[in-house]
Amino acid sequence: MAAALQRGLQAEGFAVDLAHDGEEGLYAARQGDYDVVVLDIMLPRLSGYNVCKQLRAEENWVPILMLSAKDGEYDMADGLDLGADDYLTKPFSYVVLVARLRALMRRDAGRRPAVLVAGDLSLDPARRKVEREGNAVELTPREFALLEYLMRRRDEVVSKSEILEHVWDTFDTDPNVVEVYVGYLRRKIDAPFGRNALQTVRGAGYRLAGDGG
Amino acid sequence: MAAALQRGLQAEGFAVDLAHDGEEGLYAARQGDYDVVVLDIMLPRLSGYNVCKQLRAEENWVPILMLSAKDGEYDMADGLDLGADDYLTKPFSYVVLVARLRALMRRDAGRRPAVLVAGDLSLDPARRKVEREGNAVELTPREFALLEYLMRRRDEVVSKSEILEHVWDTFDTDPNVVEVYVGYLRRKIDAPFGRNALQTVRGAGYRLAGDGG
DNA sequence: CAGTCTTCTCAGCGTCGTCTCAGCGCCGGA
DNA sequence: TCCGGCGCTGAGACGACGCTGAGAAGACTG
Repeated sequence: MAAALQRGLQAEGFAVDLAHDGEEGLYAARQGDYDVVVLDIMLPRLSGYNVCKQLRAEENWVPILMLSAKDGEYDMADGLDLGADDYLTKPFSYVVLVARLRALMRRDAGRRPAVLVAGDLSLDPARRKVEREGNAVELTPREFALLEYLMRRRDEVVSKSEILEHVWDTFDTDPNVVEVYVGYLRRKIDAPFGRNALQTVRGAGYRLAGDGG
Repeated sequence: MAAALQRGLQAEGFAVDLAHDGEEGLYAARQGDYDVVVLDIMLPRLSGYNVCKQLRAEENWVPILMLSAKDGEYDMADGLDLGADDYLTKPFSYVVLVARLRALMRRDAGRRPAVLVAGDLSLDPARRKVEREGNAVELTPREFALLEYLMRRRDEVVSKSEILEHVWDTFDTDPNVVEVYVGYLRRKIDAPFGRNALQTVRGAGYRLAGDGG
């Protein structure tokens, strides 16, 4: 059934990764930046319940749609209380499944506008373009990834280890590399415009000012 | 039925506002900062479909759970495509309704970590920002950690050894360092505003007044 | 294969935060 | 009223933190 779903969803234009048991699925959900997870309760090795529970315990809020053969209402309630965002009982209609997936993704898309903005600083992830005061700014891939991450978390203080984990995808690298790249970014998006969007919070990390500095 | 739901949800601890037709509901949803909206499709004056559509058109992303007497699957798909976050068909189980409301609210809460408040003093752990009377206050990491701990235990008397254990992560340090840092904090969040939130309880420890002093 | 761009390391330096210490004042008890 | 202990504070030493320029190594391009 999973393979059939994968084919159907791919035909609709979704990019689909398939995991064959709970542990594989958990691993994939941790790694990939998915728009939505479809999770069957009956899985080998690790049940869907536990995958969901584990992800939420790790503060991973990726939207989850649970599938189950059980149809008692308390099972549904349990699934939702574990942190699933929606629940479908087998046999389910394919049309409903797709509509709910779209709803889950749109919900997230509503919160994540296509172009990230902070004052007069804007970044378009799809087009890989950054502008300040309407002027295009050229960034290297690493600089771009760093700025994108900071802009997605604008106004929050982000620690160097969080940055290393999400932008460099490592955790035991010398944090100095972050300082170096923050320096590069400042010379490109702040200094030429006399601004101060990239703020240092000594002992805590960095914050990108939501108003662009 | 709406009144019955209101009583039931209030019994569960929710604060519930009730609107008797679509226009009234739309007006309320625009004004209030609701955690979630329960929306019946069949409403006098303005249908639930249109309320939902209108809210989304105004970029209002409050979570919406739709209720309907219709049970064709295409209706459900339509509702979700209009921007609702979930959909329930009458007759529905009360248990399921509550579980889904909780899921919708939890989802949103996960994205917005709590802000600690004590009177006109507020501390935002994620943004690492402290404000008094609306003025931003700059704190060093140690000062911030100390204030955060005291605010999490507002109105309690906290001993110096507890503070050392949780803020300094040691137990055999000279407690004088706590006195020093309480002094620093007072100069930043109390003295400039003529307040007294950080109270000394001689022989026992310190208490942060829940009303901000 | 040369030239350029990008990434990352390293060491030096200035600044800021942390903590210690000693003296003093205040509070409560006898 | 005197005394002892508790808490407060200013000064200062020390260390950690973050920034920067220089440059090496690797990747990409024509």
